[in-house]
Amino acid sequence: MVGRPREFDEEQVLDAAMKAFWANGYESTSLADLVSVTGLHKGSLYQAFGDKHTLFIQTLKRYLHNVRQHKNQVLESADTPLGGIRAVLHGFIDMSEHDSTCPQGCMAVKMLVEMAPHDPEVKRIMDEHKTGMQSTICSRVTQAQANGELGTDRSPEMITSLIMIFMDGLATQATGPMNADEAHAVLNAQLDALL
Amino acid sequence: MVGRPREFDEEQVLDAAMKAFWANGYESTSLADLVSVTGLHKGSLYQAFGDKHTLFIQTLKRYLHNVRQHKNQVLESADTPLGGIRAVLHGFIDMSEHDSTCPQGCMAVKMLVEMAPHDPEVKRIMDEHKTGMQSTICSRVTQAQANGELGTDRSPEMITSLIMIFMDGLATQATGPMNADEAHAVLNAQLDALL
DNA sequence: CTAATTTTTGACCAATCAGTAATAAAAGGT
DNA sequence: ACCTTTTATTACTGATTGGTCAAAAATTAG
Repeated sequence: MVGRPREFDEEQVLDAAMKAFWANGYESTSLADLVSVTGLHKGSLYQAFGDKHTLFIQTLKRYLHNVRQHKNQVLESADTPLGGIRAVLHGFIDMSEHDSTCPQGCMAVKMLVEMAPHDPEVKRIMDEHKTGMQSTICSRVTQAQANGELGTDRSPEMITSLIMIFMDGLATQATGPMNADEAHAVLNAQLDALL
Repeated sequence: MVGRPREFDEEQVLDAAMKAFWANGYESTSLADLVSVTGLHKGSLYQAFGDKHTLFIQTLKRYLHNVRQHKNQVLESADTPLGGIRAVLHGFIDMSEHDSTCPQGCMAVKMLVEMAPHDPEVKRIMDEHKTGMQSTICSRVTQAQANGELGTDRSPEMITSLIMIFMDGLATQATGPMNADEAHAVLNAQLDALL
């Protein structure tokens, strides 16, 4: 590598920017905020990550990647298809709880509400993510039905939809500091009613 | 009344501003946008409705008032407690569909996600609204259980929570033009699982 | 008709917005 | 040592932001 070496770690900068967007939303996060939380100067930000929107897209993709990574990790170590689904969903609740440096709620849901309606690129990214989550959950539900773990009175697609709507609703209500115990309780109640 | 008469209708102006905030969010709606959609000048807006935030609060309260009004109206003409709940929820889906001048999704959910985390006044208003909706639904569920319409295997509070989480989730997913038939179908499935 | 009151209008403001250009500094290649 | 390449830093832009102010216009009360 030729030229002056970078004085910052790209991943740390992306994490800092991600948390800023996550906490305040896209429009309410100014370049001054990003400069402040990342520690580097305006010019460096542009040279390394492009303009505000391009930087944001990178942080959003990073967030969704983390979510998928967590999901796959939990699913791998699950005994049964149904157990995997339960573990993933409860894991989502624990995620934000365990890292106190993370803002409240779900960045994906925030950006879905704030940006997807008028930002085609964000819409596309979120649609892709949703489709991926849907197919993962739906295949496990299908397995669980074939397995005998689960009754076949509801279609896998409908069960999947209801689960994802529930998770979005839960994230929407995570406005202030969330009560994790309560969240786990309502999740259990929903799954009991559904599965 | 002394002085020059107003040349605009307050309610029309509030409706126009409400739809602008509803469609674009608070931060993304500029004073220039508000001037454009209301038709009146900057100074008139300030003189009549106060600053941007004050005007926004008025439109939010107006929206929530409309929601409550619709809810009470539907509940009045319901035969049974359970029928009332079903009608109200299906009515929420139809509301946005029937008025094509209204933006997609639910303004309350949008503002809950965008503003409640850092705006105490919005948070307070939304908390109040949520409490009111909860108690209305919960009392009907309690009636339905006493009635025999509904089993007592789940507490009214838990049923109410699951219903409200579901509705928030549904609104969250209403990013683009929603398929009302599909929405009614998932709502029916959720209620079948729950009630 | 005049004075008081309210609304309308357009000009104006400081602050902030995202973004850029030029220069300085730090490394590697030859 | 010297040139090339990349990064860091500073100063600067034009546009837009929310908000203000004073004067003109329109009405009623006396």
